[in-house]
Amino acid sequence: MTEKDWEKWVRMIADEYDLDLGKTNKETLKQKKILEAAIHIFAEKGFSGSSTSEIAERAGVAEATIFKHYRTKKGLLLRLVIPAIAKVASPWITRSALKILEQDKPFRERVEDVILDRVLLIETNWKKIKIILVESLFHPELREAIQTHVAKSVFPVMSEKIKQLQAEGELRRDLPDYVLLRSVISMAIGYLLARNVFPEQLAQSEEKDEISMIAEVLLKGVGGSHGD
Amino acid sequence: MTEKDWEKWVRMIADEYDLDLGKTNKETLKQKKILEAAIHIFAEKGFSGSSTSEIAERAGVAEATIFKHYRTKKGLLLRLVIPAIAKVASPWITRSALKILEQDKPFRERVEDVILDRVLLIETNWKKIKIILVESLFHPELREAIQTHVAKSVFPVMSEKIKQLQAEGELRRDLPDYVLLRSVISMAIGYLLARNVFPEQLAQSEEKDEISMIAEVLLKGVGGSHGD
Amino acid sequence: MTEKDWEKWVRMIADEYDLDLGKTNKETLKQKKILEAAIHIFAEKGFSGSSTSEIAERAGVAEATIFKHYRTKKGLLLRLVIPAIAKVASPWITRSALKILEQDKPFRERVEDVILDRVLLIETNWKKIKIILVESLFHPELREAIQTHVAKSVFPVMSEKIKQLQAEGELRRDLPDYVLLRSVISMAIGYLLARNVFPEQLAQSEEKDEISMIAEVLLKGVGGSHGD
Amino acid sequence: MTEKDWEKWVRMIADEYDLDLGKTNKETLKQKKILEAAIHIFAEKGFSGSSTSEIAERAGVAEATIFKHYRTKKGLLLRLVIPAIAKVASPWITRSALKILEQDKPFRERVEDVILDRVLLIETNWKKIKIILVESLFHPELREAIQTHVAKSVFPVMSEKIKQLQAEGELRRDLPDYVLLRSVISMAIGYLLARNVFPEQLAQSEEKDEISMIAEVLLKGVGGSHGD
DNA sequence: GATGAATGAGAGTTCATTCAT
DNA sequence: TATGAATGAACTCTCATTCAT
Repeated sequence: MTEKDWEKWVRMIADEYDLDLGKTNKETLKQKKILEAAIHIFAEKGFSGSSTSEIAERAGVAEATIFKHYRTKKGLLLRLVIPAIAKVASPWITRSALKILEQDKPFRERVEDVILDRVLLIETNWKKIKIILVESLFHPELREAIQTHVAKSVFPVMSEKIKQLQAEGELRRDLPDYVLLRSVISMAIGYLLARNVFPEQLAQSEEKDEISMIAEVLLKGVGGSHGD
Repeated sequence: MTEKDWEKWVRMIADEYDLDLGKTNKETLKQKKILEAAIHIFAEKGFSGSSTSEIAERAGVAEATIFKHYRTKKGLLLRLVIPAIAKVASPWITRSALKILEQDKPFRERVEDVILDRVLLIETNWKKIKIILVESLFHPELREAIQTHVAKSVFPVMSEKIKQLQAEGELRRDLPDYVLLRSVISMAIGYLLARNVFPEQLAQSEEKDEISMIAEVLLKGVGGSHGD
Repeated sequence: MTEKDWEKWVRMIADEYDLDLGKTNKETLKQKKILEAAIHIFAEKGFSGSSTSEIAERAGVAEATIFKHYRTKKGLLLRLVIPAIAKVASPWITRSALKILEQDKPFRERVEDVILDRVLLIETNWKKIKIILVESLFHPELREAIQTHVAKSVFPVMSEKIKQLQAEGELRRDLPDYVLLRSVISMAIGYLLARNVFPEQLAQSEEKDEISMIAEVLLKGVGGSHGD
Repeated sequence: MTEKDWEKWVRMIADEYDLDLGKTNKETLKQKKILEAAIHIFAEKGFSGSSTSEIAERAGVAEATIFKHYRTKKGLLLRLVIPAIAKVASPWITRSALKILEQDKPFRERVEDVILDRVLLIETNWKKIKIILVESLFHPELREAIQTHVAKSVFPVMSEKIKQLQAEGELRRDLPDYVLLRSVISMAIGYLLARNVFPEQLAQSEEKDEISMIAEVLLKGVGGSHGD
């Protein structure tokens, strides 16, 4: 991929991957503003640390309007978060990763593409995903939604793909599928979290190179010549 | 390591690794109860979601007592969290990982031991670490404390060790130290989070085996024969 | 009166005595539903304890519809209550009591008939009368409406009748008319309230017998032979 | 009883009959002020129509103070009302009526004394009793408290006394005890309510005379000579 | 050192009501 | 006529915190 192609592709995916809300909806302008404000503030201060009055102010609506539409503060949270979970785990989103893996390229490049793809997906929706990650620790409903959607819709699809790749000799056969899948996800999220906690440390290196290294570690491991 | 040795060792480390507070303990019984209650409730509901009255009730003290000792709610959080960060990042704790790496064993076994060691460290202090991870997203002071301690006290030590292992041929030399370190940590935390979100899925497999597989992936990667 | 006559008569009066609204009915179906819902909810929770949203929900209309028709919540209350007061106190309703007293029967039977007649009138409209009684304690307008209608339209008529009965020797002449009237009303309402607060205690006895006893006490008093 | 004795007695009873709260209690000054304010405002506007902020203001305390002591608004209501119910129905209060009936006087005078005694009891605690009467229509707990206390502690005692008076020939034997008891209570409460709804009408007559007439009606009935 | 009482500020939520459609 | 959207004001209640004891 040339430098230019790369950038075009990145932009395209970023657009396409907005886990948005407003596709099928009759939501008013005010409702959209409320949701946008809520995402921003929940992400910044956490659910409990945010106040509905602040959200209302940022959205430019009366506080009562929030409650007319979402009944409770928690209702607003769920309205934000459950559709996002559903979308991340939707076949449509999952399939886009599969498609990349089915392209006619060296496996190594396909792995890089998939990682980048997921990293972009997460970055595009970083606020929402931050909310999901944090609040799922405190709200069992969210945990359940994640389990239901991810475990029952993402995992089976990916598991099958992994087994196929194992059969093709692209992935090792001596480790169970869930370990392989977990390894990819761990490395991707670990990378993103590191960037968040130590922002200046990673600012200098190119994202493309970082992803390339992640793929390298994933495929070949960290072991040196001595271990052979 | 025999089965028996393993268990003994696990118990020993678990004891030793309690990031506890009460070492320099001038702390009264009531203070200990307050800290214990706060850890429990902060971990369960998050800092903002917890109320001092609930903490007081669980600790069996009057609400005012909390403020006598810690001045503010946030003071209580910091009193819990800063020493824990300091301790995790303390030379003493870091060095214990180094010691394991310096033992006279095959590298592969040493890696397994280190991972298990860190996993146990995290498990032993899971509530506190959960608080640290979550609240560091919302309180810059905490982020700074982590950066200061980890980046300036853990990273240099580990970095040096990694370079030494690269020189010895145990680790690859074509990747920067921080990538290697991040890879280990990502895999460990990814494993623990997965256990948290999908508890029943991992309940069946032995922790020892899981860690063995993590080490395997780390050292050799997930790539199959085809990639060679 | 035979058992059969009695039952027929009771049914007839109950129909006839519905203090209803919908006589001059230009009222739409929705308006009727609103009024019905309001009566139910005001009686159940009191005026202040009821919310327009609950009334709207029960009536199956939008909240705004209530305000289109009755301008304010209090307007709705008054629309319910003032016509009911007017009707209870209307010459038509008052006269029906007089008519009973003018029938050609022993006085004792006529008294029983009148008490039963009023008890039925109250029972038929129990919800509305509950609202009137309770809310008149808190809304001076209602108190005034009652005073105006009852004192100026019921009392004079009844007073005259009482004086006539005193002249005829059916009622004692040594007590003022208002004491006699109050006594009848007190006994009737006392009976109904007792039935409300201690429902199971009075469930067993026949209403006809209870009224007969009330008439007996009213006419002859509770004093025993010793007092003569 | 001379005019002077009468007044002295009235004053004495009024003091003695305060259904008060603060006998056994460590209630703070502020708590007493809250209770007093609540009684006033609940009586004036009804429970639902009163706001805690208004109560706080009248009591001269912060709103939060109310909730520290009574947890909820309803808790405050119950704290006011349940002890009052218990006290009205206490053996001590009931027995004072019995004592009057056992005095060595003509029965007629004893009846007048008892009625006056109860009327004073109710007047002294009119606000609380108004609250009890009104709110018991909307809060089942209150209804239950009344049933429990009155039905199980007042009624049996009075019932026995009534039977004794029937045996002595002071009260008629051909009517059940509950009818006789209800008659007395109906007449007393009817008198008080009438005074409330038509205040100016009764302002002119002396209370002593009114009660004398109530006793007369109760004992001899309203029937005239013709009915004999 | 510990607490019960008290509170100002603000939380989430409900209220009756208005208005454009 | 009827309503969905919107809201300012008020609501009950909780918050972290202070202070006299």
